[in-house]
Amino acid sequence: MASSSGASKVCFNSTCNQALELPRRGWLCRTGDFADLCDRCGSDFEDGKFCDTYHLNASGWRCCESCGKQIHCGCIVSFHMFILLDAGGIECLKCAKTEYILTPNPTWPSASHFLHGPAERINDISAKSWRSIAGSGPVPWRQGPNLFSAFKGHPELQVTSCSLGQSTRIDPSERFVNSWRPQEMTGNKALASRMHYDGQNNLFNDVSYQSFFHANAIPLSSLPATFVPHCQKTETGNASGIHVKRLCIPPSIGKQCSNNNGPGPSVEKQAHIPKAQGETQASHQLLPRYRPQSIDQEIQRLYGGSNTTITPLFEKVLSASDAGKIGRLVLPKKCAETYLPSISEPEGYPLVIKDLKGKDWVLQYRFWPNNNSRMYVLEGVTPYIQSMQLQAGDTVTFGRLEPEGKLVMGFRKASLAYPSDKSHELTNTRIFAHEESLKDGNAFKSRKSDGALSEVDKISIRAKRKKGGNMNGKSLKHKEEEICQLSVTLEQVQGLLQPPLANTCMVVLIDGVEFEAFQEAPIIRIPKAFSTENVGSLCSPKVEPTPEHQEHMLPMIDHENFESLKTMESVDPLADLAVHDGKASRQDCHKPGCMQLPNGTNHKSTCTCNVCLALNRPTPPPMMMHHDPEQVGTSVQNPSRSMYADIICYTQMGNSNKNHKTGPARSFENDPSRENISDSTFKSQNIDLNMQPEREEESYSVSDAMGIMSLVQESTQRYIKQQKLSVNGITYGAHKNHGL
DNA sequence: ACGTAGCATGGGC
DNA sequence: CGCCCATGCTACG
Repeated sequence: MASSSGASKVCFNSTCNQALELPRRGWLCRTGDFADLCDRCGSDFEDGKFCDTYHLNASGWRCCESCGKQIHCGCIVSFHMFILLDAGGIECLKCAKTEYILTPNPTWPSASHFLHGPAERINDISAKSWRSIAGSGPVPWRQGPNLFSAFKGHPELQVTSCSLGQSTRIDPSERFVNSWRPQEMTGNKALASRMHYDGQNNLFNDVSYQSFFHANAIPLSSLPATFVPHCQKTETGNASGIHVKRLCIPPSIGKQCSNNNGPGPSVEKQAHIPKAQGETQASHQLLPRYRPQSIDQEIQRLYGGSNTTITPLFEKVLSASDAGKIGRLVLPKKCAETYLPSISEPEGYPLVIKDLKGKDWVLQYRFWPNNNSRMYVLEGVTPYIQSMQLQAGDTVTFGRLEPEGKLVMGFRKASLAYPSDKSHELTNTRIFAHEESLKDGNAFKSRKSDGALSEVDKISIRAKRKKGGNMNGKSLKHKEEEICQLSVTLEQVQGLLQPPLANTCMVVLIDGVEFEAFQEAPIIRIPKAFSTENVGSLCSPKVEPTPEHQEHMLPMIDHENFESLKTMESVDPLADLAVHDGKASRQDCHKPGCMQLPNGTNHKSTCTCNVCLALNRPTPPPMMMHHDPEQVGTSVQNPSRSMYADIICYTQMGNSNKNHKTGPARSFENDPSRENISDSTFKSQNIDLNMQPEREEESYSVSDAMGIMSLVQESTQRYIKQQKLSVNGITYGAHKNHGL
């Protein structure tokens, strides 16, 4: 262990051991502490002569491949002074800097960040094999092999994070991570690992390295050049054939990127992620509908305050198939080939992707041969889709978390979007609160934010056509208007609802959970936080919403740009179209013959699902969770069919999870909120509908889910009180039976 | 009978 | 016209 500062310490140099009065900071130890050195040793270290002076007789010296300078590679002291070349050998930092424009090694990770145990056998990999992993060609960048979770063959190493290659930046403040090399392809799986020395002749494998990255938030830009996108390969020949020596990037790209990674990025920076030139180019090569639009805003908000930024990569509007229970998300080929690792085998590899909450999801990234081409799919997305309550028409966004470089997956509800994002063709399905309409208590007015049919609409119409349906004589324009919707999360809705005035309540017990069913639709409160009137207060220091608050605010609604709030009966028109037509997939039905829509409606009279059985009626009334009588005044209700569907889902978990097949996707989240839920105001909960009783550590039980909802509701009320919002707020009457 | 995996098909761009 | 991709189809467990 490195010594901590203190007069009683002695010099960390074992050959010196001089008592320290004013210790000088030496190298960074694995503990994260710096070695305390005496003045002389400290000077030697700072001069880069420490190993030359004290370790001359030690083993582990190697020569820089470029300049021939000898470096004590087997020593932690010199750890930051060299890089491991992909082709073998080392290069001193000076040469590396010249060629890579790289910076020294990062902070040494704490020993606790390493996985202990036998290091995996290191195998060399041919340049060909490696290139098959790293990919080649004019792609923005390629992910490093550690993107691939190695857990399949190494269950003990399952907790991995994926790191993505990214543009190297020219930023002297960044540090360089030692080089790495891919591991041998084992079977069909690329168990590629970066290896690095710990300075003590130990090699750490990929997983350790990922922990290393994760723990230290090392800019991925500091990755060896083989990770670097927009790379221009420099190949050097040798006796065994061509191998990749290194990849270089145009400095201009690095410069651009460097703007994006300064310490403590400003809010502006977070909100406007500058892209590397090549990425921008690649992005423009994508079809418009796949171009990333707003993941930055969304995630920046969630990751705000940290040094983390997001580089949007691509996005996709979920089709009915994508959002169905098959659990396969078809990836646009171009996007997959551009932004995801190249795969040579159809079975592909598991990818670890973080969601917006930092939860890791392992999805199988693979392809199907198709007409001499490929169809790229992400398998096992159902838990994620369900957890995020995504439906057809919603948009899944992919981005890269920087500086960690992890692949992140966000989403955007089709019904809610950023007003600032008007340029995107999806915007015409977006909802903006129309303050005046709310104030007046008028029914919501639908107003398209732009003229063109949205991609969602197009897809929905396409889906409808494909299914042989018609538009029921409605014009597209009419359909557009129908598509206007308000879809909010369960928690959000919970916080906005009050019992209906005619409070005829029937308490229904479903799977041990009490629900209140009302004959009349509940009343929706409009928190002032969503009106322009309160915009200032929302953003004012006085009532600055915490990130947790913001998480559960109606997402995507930019309070600076409220224009209108559109609503229609249909909660998810695309899902309606896609599933309502009945043929989307039989797997979309939770029970045979029961066409449960994502919005919870349309159960057949013969439906035998729990909810229908419990209520003994084909169309259940609006329900709300049963609350403590003391909370009636601030109770929340379920106003929407969407929420009702949620409850159905939650309710059914108790039965369904028993037989639920474990999908490829798994969450590795150790959700601290499980312990601190009572303390976490507005702590967002990803309720994994794929939960299984035998995997309690990874998922919530039904009661947990309900408890969470209650807690969220309480938190909502607390938040509203904090915001000095009227509990009654502005209400508006619901029409029909669905509350909206 | 049902769920799933993989391939085939065909509409749309 | 060729490719992409949504989803239909079917063999299989």
